[in-house]
Amino acid sequence: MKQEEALRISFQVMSEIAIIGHLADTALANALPPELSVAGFGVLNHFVRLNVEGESPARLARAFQVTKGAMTYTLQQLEELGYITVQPDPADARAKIVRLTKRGRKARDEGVARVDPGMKAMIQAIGADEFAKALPFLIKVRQVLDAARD
Amino acid sequence: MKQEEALRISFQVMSEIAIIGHLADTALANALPPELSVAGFGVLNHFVRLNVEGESPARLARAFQVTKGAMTYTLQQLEELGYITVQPDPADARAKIVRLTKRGRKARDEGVARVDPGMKAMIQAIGADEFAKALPFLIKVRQVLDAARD
DNA sequence: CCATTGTCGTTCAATATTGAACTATATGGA
DNA sequence: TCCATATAGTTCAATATTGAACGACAATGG
Repeated sequence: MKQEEALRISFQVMSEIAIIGHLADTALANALPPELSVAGFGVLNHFVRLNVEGESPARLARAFQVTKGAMTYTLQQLEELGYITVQPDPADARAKIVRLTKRGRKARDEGVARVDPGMKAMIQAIGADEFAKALPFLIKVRQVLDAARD
Repeated sequence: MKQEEALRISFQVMSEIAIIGHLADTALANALPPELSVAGFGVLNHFVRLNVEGESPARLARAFQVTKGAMTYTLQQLEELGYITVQPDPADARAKIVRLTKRGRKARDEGVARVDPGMKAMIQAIGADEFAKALPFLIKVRQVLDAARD
């Protein structure tokens, strides 16, 4: 493959990824109840997927690649909704510990239930094996981009 | 593949895509000169890639899947920078025609030159054929998501 | 040839995000 | 031990986006 063609195709790949990311974000925002943001849902989901009991805001900010300020904002909303608790860390007076509440767990499960149908429809239309085949490439791209981020 | 596993993998694929989109967006924003936003660069690039002479703001908004209000904002910036001209459409008194200026063309070329090295490094690290292989899947996902957007 | 309905572009408040500044606390050498 | 540097979390102005409302004009079907 010529260098020029490789560049063109790679640009298109990144462009498609950007568009898909945008469309998926919008679809997710519409699927969720209006009081729960995509960012908020991500945090709730994080606790369940990774089966974590408590996480600091700083660790959450790094996990989601957002600034600490953005995480403060998201956590304040989740706390107002009663989906998390935020308490001082007894082992580090600078830090806090975020925990999922029962209500938060329920909100996460309901969120997943709202998202599942759309996901299933997409799998139906495209094929589960296609997703499985694409995953390693996407992981590699993510890792390379992540490493390049100085 | 079990339904549950298919769901898990598909979620992970969408999650990786979202993260890559985010990382690429940040990298692009850093590569561009500060006065040129990612959205603005996208508009400039649109004219060159598709070799279009004039486009209406409404068509641009649809092409980039943003609201007309967002496009107004982006175009106002580009016009202030002297990268585009915005003139009334003689054939439709509601509409306007956006055109790329010489300076806009130059800014686009310089933008591409700033982005190319990072892109080439990624191709080097991952392999041009991997990008080519992934493209059809990504196009299909984008089309399905686009069609599902009511 | 109107009346209805649709499209074009703008404006505005609301939302989510960043980067930078700040305070408080921790940590690791000299 | 103390100092320098690093990290935790918050706050704030600035930016980019959405959705909704609006006024102007276009298109279409009776």
